[in-house]
Amino acid sequence: MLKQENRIGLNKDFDRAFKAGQSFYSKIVGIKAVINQDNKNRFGILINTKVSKKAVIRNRIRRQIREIIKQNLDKIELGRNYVFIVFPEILGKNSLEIKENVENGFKKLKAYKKIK
RNA sequence: UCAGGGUGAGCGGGCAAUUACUCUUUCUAAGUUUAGGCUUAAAAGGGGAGGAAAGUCCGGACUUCACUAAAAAUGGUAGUGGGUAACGCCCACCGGGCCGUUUCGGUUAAAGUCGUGCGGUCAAGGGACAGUGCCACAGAGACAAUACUAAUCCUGGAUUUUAUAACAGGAAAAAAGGUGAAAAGAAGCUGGGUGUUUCGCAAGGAGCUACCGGUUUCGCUCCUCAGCAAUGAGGAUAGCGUGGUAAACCCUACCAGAAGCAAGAGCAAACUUUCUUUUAACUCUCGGGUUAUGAGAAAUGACAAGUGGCUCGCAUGAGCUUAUUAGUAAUAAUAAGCCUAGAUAAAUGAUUGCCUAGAACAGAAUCCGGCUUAUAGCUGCUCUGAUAAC
RNA sequence: GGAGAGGUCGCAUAGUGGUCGAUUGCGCUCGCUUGGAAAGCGGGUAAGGUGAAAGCCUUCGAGGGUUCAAAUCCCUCUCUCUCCG
Repeated sequence: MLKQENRIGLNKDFDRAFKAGQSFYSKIVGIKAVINQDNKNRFGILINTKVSKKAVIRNRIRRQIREIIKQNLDKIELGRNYVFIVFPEILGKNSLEIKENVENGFKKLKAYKKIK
């Protein structure tokens, strides 16, 4: 679980990310990123019942993605909102494959801090 | 002891270390307030998903709206008695269906079959003389219904007499054929017996069967006894009670006002769309500019529509554990002890070691009582079979 | 979280308990028409298996039940869709 200040809580934040965000899509997960004003990073995860009807499976995927975010939190530059969209293709993938996809997405969105 | 089935009564991975999240208690610091207190941050301690949290199939609590009561309408429930806040749930009993059985009896050469006992299991189990509807096809006729065939009688045919056919009309008749799931009883066993098939050289044997009887069981009527009752047991008479469907309308008895925590109460006044104004920067068209279009950002005001924020509701309850008492049981009463999730884009994760192994079904969202469905493995109870010992 | 609606040929839809392997349209296919096509007209096929056919068994999301008889009536599951601040 992420800290309170790193979560997206408002509906309009999600709407704004969908309308104006830069995007990255792979087969199993999509990422939308948009600049915010707070100089903090916020994250939100969307996973609906079309992925799976069972709440246990949806919760587990959500936790796996959260864990990946936590591992990358230090490396990411501040000041953006990120929204993750999960697609049904994710079923059957293990956590290494998901991690590869998500980190590839961060790279494409130029989210990492520049190494001096 | 092993194997398999049933039930669902108990459990539903454990221990240790580091770290992340949520609620809460204590203490410290800062801000604010006259004070109580409130807000923010840090530290230490404690709590942190289920038996189904699921399906939303029933029943309640609670909230708002409506409202004299009752009745009507609409919907639901249905053996009898009890339990419960209530129920379509649970318990006990009654009757029924199905399965098993070397309990016993009738019958048989046997297989089988009928009754009965025991065990298991299933089920929404009031009323069809209050009324209405429906019962396809077939059939004469599907309910106080009917005359198709064969058979019987009468008239016409039919005349001088006698006999009389086909055919036409009428009467009476349910004993027969035929139809169907069902047609004013149903079923099993059996004796005699007619016909027929088959085996045999024959005597004779075996199978099926028109018809006439015997006996048993169920249904119908009456009496006695048992039971609160549903109903059961025994006896007697007659040889026969006029079908099915109410998970069709309906009748009888009983129950129900409607909507649902996204209910609802309070605080604060925000955001979006639309209209108006301004600014610089970006993208597309282009060699470049102007213009135009789209999107974004900021400010001001308007009031219309829409969307959203915070607090409460919201965790002490028909609560849990143990003991005793009442009761066949469901359950109830009394006493003692205990406090046991409360999030809001939504908390249990990650890494590692050991046990015994990458453990089944599966994630609270206002809260309870049930039902239904999913479920690896372990324990308990129970049934069946095998083996060994006594 | 709560409240509802539906599931029938490849697709979209009909179907009072009985004559139902089940209607109609778009498809597909054969024939007529045309110089050739389209359109039109007529026939067949298409909802499972087997079979030369007749027929037999099975069948309307799945499983039970009521009834002489169920796509239809009742119950329990399953899948799809819609609405509610």
